[in-house]
Amino acid sequence: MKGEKEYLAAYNIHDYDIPLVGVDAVLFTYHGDMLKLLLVERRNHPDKNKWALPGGFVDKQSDKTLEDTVLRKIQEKTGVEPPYLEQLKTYGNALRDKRGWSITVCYTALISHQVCAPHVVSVSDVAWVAYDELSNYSLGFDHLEIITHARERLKQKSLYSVIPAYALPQKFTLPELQNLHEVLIGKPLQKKSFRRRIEQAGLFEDTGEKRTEKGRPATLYRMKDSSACFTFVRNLEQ
Amino acid sequence: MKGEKEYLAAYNIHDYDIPLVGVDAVLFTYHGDMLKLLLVERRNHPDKNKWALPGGFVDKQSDKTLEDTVLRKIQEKTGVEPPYLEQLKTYGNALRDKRGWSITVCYTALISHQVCAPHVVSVSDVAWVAYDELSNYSLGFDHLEIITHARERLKQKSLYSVIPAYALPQKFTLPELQNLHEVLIGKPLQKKSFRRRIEQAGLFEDTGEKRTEKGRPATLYRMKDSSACFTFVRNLEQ
DNA sequence: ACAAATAGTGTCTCAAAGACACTATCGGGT
DNA sequence: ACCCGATAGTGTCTTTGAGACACTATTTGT
Repeated sequence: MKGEKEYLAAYNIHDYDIPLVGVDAVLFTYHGDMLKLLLVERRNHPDKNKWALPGGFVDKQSDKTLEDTVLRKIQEKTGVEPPYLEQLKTYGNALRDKRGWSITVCYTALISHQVCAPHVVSVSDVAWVAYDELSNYSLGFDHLEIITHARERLKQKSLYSVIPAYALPQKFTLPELQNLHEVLIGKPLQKKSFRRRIEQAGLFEDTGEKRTEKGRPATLYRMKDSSACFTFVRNLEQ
Repeated sequence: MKGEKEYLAAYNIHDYDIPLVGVDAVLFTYHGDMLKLLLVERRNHPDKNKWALPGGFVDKQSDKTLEDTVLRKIQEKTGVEPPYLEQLKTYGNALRDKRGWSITVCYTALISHQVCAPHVVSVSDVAWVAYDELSNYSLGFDHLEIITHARERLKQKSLYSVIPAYALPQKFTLPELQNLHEVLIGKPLQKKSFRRRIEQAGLFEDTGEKRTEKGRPATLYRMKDSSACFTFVRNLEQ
């Protein structure tokens, strides 16, 4: 009967027939009154020349956790770390990748368009694609299914949280956030209801600044640290 | 420049340094007025003789999807398929397993105690453990963290859904379900509020049968198919 | 027959969302 | 200087659904 030490010394991962495993990120932003997401045009097989989510394989040397892997991949494409990153779901089956049994741990990330715009334009195979124009792109693997699921989850979150605010710049206005929520839910919202719940929960702080576009200037707010995890007890009407 | 066919022919997964990957299930049930979960005493290294979640590695031949893998593992220990299975989260990092970089795709499952009792008693290294008595067990890997997270998610679900009903037998009474919710939330609930929302949403159907223990007999209900995905717009008080 | 125990209801209160009209503050045109 | 269109932000009534809690209903045991 061997002890643990001997077992571990004799252990070789390549003795086992294990699936391929990677990560993918659905990185959303809000720009030009549209929900957009980052796509990458594949330069390699398989699904070469199709569009896909930013993602890749774990680097056992440089990555200590799965989050390290996603953040590294997102940084390669955008040049920055997103302020919001949450695990979405893991997809794993025998058919999703032509190379065989494969697993991808998927994340939803949110970022302001502005903060990563400079880097994104400098990378040739990367594009912000409006969610509503996805049908113009040929997507590789099962990435359309993943994107659809991420979109649905983000819609749900917009009903009971202010998490979508992470898709805006650090300083943002309430009408701007409300517009984003309306795009996510696909219906207009009552201004009063929307503002009331945010004010009562004390989620944002007034920066003291205003922004004028047309009409009365809007107050610029900043998120408080607590606001990411705050959930309202009652959902907005769908 | 190679085509996809040539690429795939030359592809060998063992050329890459990929992490170990498996699945684990937090299988809850409700029995004797307690929330319990299934633990397995490990017979092999690593973490030999410690308790762990039922789980294991993907079998690329027999499993077509990750769900197949979990269901197979749960069936090995309980003899049955749980009526509720949902992905919880994927844990992956360099340190959680002594064998090196490892990933586990975790699921939450619910089942009635009764339906798997016969098989569970026949398997020697498996036990239903009350959640509140977990501290008496030495758990392997990061399974305590996983269990804690699954417990928290189940509590949240009990605030806005009737998903905990899957931890009861097919036919169950409303007071029985309310007790389970109270255990999950850790607070007494208003009988009227609890029943009202279920009735208004039309989630259950009356079996016509009654069950008498002490006092007035309680109506036995059965879940409708739709009730798994139904969510109330408003949470119960925490 | 009556008490204890549990199931199930009636109804008032309260919190928070919906609806919508109102006021406030800016730029631009005259 | 003043008014107008546009957008920001508020007041307030209605509606929905949960909390509180007393009430009725149906069983068993004595």
